[in-house]
Amino acid sequence: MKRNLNEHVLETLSKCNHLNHLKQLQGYLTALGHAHTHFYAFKLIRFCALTLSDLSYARLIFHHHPSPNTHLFTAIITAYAAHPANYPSVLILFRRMLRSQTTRPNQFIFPHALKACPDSCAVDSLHAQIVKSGFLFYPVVQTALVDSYSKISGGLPDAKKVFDEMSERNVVSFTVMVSGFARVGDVESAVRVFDEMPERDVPSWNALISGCAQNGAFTQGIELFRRMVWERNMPNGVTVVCALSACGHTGMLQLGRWIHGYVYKNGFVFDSFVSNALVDMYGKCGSLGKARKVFGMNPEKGLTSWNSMINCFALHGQSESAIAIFEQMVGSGGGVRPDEVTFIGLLNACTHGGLVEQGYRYFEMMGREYGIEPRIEHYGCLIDLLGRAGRFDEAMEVVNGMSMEPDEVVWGSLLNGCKVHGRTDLAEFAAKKLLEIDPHNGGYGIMLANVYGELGQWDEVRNLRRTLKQQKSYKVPGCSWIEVDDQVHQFYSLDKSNPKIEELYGLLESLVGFKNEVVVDL
DNA sequence: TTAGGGTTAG
Repeated sequence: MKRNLNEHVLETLSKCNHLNHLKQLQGYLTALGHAHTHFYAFKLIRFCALTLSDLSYARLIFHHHPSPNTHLFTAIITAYAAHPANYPSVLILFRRMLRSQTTRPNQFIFPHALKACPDSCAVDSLHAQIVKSGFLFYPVVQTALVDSYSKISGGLPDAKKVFDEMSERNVVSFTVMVSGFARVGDVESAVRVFDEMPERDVPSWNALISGCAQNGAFTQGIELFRRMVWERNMPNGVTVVCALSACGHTGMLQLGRWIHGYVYKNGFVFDSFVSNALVDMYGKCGSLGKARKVFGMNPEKGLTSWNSMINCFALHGQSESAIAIFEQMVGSGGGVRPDEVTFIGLLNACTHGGLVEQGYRYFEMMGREYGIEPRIEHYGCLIDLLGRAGRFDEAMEVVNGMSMEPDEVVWGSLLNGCKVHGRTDLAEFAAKKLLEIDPHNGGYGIMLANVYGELGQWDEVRNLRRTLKQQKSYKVPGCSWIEVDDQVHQFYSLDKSNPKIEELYGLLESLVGFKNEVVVDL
C-alpha cells in the first residue's frame, strides 16, 4: 500500500500544472492521514516552489508542519535562496533549524545559507558551523565558501586561504577564484589562476573574459575571446555579451559584426542580453542604423534595451530621437519604468542637443514622478548641460545646492563649459577644486596652468609648472583609435609615430582648420 | 536536493 501511495503521489505531482491540482493532492493525503508525512511534505514544498514558482504556498505547507525535519528545512531554504530578496529569511530559517533539537544541517543547506550572507561576520559564523558539523571537506561546500568570501568586501584573502587549503579543486572552484580576483580588479591574478586550471569550460572562460571587460581591460578580453574560439571552445550568450561590450569600448566593429554573424547562425539572436549588447556595440562603433535595427527586432525589450538605445542616440547627438525612445518606453509601447541610467542618457541627449529647458524638466521629473534621488552622475550631467549653454549662475546654484560633495566630474564639466565660454574667473575656481580633489593629477595641473595663461598670470604659470615638475605629475596622454581592415590604429596626443602622420595632419587641417595644440612642457 | 560566467551610465 505504502509503495503504491508513493507511486501515486509522484505520478500525480508529475502531471500537476496548477496550484489547485496540488491542493487536491494535499487534501487526499490529509484524508489518508499522511499530510504531515515528511516525504510527502518535502515533495509538495519542492514542487510548489520550483515547478509552480509559488513560494507563498510552499511556505504555508512548511509553517503548518508540526515537526519539520532536515529535508523540509532544506526544501524551504532552497526555495527562499532562489531570490536575493528572500536572503534574510534564509538565514532566519537556518538559525531556527540550528536551534531545533531534532534537526541538524546537511551539506546541501550550507551553499544556500552561504549565498545569503550579507557580511563577513555571517560568513565567518557559517564557516565555523561548517567546521563544527564536519562538512568542510565537501568540495561543493568549500567552493561555496570561497565564493561567499570573495563576494564580501575585503574577503578575498579568506577566499584564497580556503581555496589553497582545498584538497580537491575542480573546474568550478577554480572559476570561483578567477571571478573573485576579477571582482576586486586584480586581472593579473585572475589570469594566473586561469592559466593554472587543469581543465576549462565555457563558464571559466566567461569568468575571465567578463573580468577583463568589467575592469577596462578590453583588448585583453578580446584576445582571450579570440583564443577561446581558436581553441575550439564554443562561446555562449554570456561570452558573446562580454566580447561585444569589449568591441564597443574599443571600436572593433569588424569583430562585433563577426560575433553578430555567429549569434545569428547559432540561433540565440533573440536573447535580450545579446540583443542589448549588440545595440550597444553598434552604437558605440558608429553604426546607429544597425543599432536601431537590432533594437527594433528585440521582441522582449527590457529596461536595459531601452537604456542602451537612448544612450546610442545621446552619443550620436540625436537628442530628439533619444527623447522619442524615452516617450515610447514610458508610454503604451514600452510600459517599462525608467531608472537612474535612463536619466543619465536623457540628460546627455539634452546636453548634446543644447536642450537646456528639456534637461531641467527631466532632472525634476526623475524625482517627482519616479522617486529617483539624483546621484552625483546626474548632477554631473546637469552641470555639463548648463555649463555648455553658458548658464553659469544656475550651474553654481546647482553645485551649491547639492546634497553631496561635488566630485571631479562636476568640476570638470564646469571647467569645460568655462573654457567654451571664456569664463576664466570661474575656470580658475573649478580647476583649483579639481586639483584639491586630486593634487597629483598632472592633467588638472595643466588645466589650471592654462587658465592662468589665459588670465596673463605668468608668475602663477611658472610656479605651478615647477610644482608639477617636482611632483613628477604627468598628464595621461589623450588617445583615440580607428579600425581599418581589421586592424586598430591608435593615436596618442602629439604622437608622431604613424608613418603617414604628415599626410594625416594635412588632411585634418584641410578639414577643420586644425592647429597643433599648445601644451605645457613638463 | 548543494558550488561558477552576462549588457546599458559624464
